[in-house]
Amino acid sequence: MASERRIGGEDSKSRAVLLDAALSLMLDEGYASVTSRKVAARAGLKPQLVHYYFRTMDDLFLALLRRGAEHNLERQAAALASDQPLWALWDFSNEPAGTALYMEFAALANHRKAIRAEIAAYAERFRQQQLDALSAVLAAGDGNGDDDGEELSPVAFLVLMTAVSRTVAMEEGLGMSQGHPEAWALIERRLIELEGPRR
Amino acid sequence: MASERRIGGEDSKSRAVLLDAALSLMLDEGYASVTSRKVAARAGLKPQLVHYYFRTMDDLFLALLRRGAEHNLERQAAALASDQPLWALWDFSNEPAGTALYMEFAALANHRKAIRAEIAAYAERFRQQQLDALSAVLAAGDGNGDDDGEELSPVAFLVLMTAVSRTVAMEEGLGMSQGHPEAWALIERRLIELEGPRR
DNA sequence: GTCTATACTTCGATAGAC
DNA sequence: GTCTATCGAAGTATAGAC
Repeated sequence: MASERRIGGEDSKSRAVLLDAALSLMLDEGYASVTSRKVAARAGLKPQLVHYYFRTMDDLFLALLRRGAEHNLERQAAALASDQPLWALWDFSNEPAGTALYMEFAALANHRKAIRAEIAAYAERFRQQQLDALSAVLAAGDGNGDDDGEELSPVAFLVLMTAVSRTVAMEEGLGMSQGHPEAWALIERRLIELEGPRR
Repeated sequence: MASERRIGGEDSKSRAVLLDAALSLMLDEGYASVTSRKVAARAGLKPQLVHYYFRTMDDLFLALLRRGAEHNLERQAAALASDQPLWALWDFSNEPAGTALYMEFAALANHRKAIRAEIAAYAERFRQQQLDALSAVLAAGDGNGDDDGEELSPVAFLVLMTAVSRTVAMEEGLGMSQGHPEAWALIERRLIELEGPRR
């Protein structure tokens, strides 16, 4: 009884349009505004199509998460493969839309248990990808100096980069700016030490 | 016509019970679960009472924000007045419930414009209170050393503390832990430099 | 100060025709 | 693949009795 329902194909154009609409709604008004009716309206389609392609709203959120995460894992990999991986990663982390989306999904995870596990798994993959690349960089360009290997481990620096870019993005969304340039400069000084000035 | 409606007094017991229910709902299930029906159910009262005391849900969120923020401004002030203000501030920032609540309100601000301004104003007050205390500490215990006055300004350190505690709390909520001890240790090393070991 | 009754809106979801 | 029609549940909010 449960599985007789039809479901739309993954390569349908309308399906993609619905996902795009959901994405922009989420960024503009937050996840709570991502309802079948509003998504359909923004997509120029009928609300029932949302359920045809995704069955439940949880399915829609999961599809949106997966599409975005996979895409961004590729983008992050490309950044980490550039000639200045850390600078590229820093720029990547500082995309405002990326942080905003992450925050929405993190808030969503609070009351959509089905989605929480998926977000956590992707977050681990992003961090692991970063860590692998950073270790490679440090292994290659090592022996250049002072005793700060103890002072700032690779993982700690990674957490710091993430923490600063997210916090700054968030606070700036609230109109705050105190201390941001200073914290920013702190990270970038370290980037210069590790990878030289930005080219 | 708009203002004839009655409204409940601020010192009513039911009002406080409703706010408590809203708070725990927000922490347990996220802001989207804070509806008049659910709040009333958790408080053991009728849904209509929510509207009697707060008129609109926006009013309820504002009341909740103000009550919590005022309370925590006092708690932060007390921490900053202790004999190890920075360590006390660090402990205060690392209360998991505080961070979780802040994140929920920040997400809420995304699509409740009336609330955004209020959150921003409070966030500025918290930061300013911290900054004043930190400046005092640095002015008092100065001249102790190296050239790192340029390396890590007071505001930058403040942003760093906030960023790390929030990010760690958030990621731990997702079950992540990689790099957290290292980032933590980084902050605490600095705290020791500034204020000596924790007593 | 609290309750009943109620209006109206939006939501998620399904059945079945085209 | 898309439409009409339709449900029942949940949401915000108000009026008025007690």
